[in-house]
Amino acid sequence: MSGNHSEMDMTTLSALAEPNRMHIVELLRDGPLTVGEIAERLGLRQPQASKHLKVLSDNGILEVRADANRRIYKLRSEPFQTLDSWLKSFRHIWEERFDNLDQYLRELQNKDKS
Amino acid sequence: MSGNHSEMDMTTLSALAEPNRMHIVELLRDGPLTVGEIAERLGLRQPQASKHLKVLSDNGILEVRADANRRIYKLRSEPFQTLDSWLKSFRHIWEERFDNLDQYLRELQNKDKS
DNA sequence: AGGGAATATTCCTGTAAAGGAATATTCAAA
DNA sequence: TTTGAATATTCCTTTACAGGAATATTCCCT
Repeated sequence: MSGNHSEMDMTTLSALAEPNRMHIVELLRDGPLTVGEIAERLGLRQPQASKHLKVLSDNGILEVRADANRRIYKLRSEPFQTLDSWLKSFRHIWEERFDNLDQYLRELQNKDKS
Repeated sequence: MSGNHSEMDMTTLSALAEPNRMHIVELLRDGPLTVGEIAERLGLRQPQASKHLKVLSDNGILEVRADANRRIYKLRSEPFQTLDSWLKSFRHIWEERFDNLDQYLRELQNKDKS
């Protein structure tokens, strides 16, 4: 059992790596919204909004609550927490003592002798 | 001048949202590596490795240093810092006092009367 | 029961991007 | 200056996916 870093789900990232979905997520940062409201504020047609919301839901980024006719979407915290803890494993990068490229170069030279 | 959240670049996310590139990034977390080493450890053919590395570099996620024949790739910290500060704007989600769905429902009902 | 919101789903089409294979480039060393 | 190692680039093919338009579904209201 070795280096046990937090697992970062790629599908979470691909879900977010689409402009409209990113916008949706940033919209919902300020609170839950209806499909119609989302579509309106983003200048999307309702079907496209629904499709994007489905992708986000399927990836656990959003959750839905039914209110009669409407569906209220809101952010789930779990994927963000996961992303956050994944990011933590990179913090050492900008806390220097990482950039000893020169040492790595020396190692490379040594390997050459084999 | 309004809600000035840190700008999250979508292209950073799409670059990371590809399994091989994600693996490359996680490999480089432990220090800089050569194209050949990366290809070998990931079971990629060299051309594919180079292509993925190019995407990552073009997006500012990696930087290259030439050492004669070889190219040494290492992580850049900036995109991770950006991602981190973008994430911060979501922290309030899992610090509760966010989930007042019921209040939102009441607001919806009121709007119905117009 | 019927009509009209609000939302979801389906089908189609175009396009971006990943992999494979071959080839081009760059460099060191003899 | 040729050879071989390390890397980059090109071309081709296939596939995933986003948008558009139309339609299906679900629900409330009268």
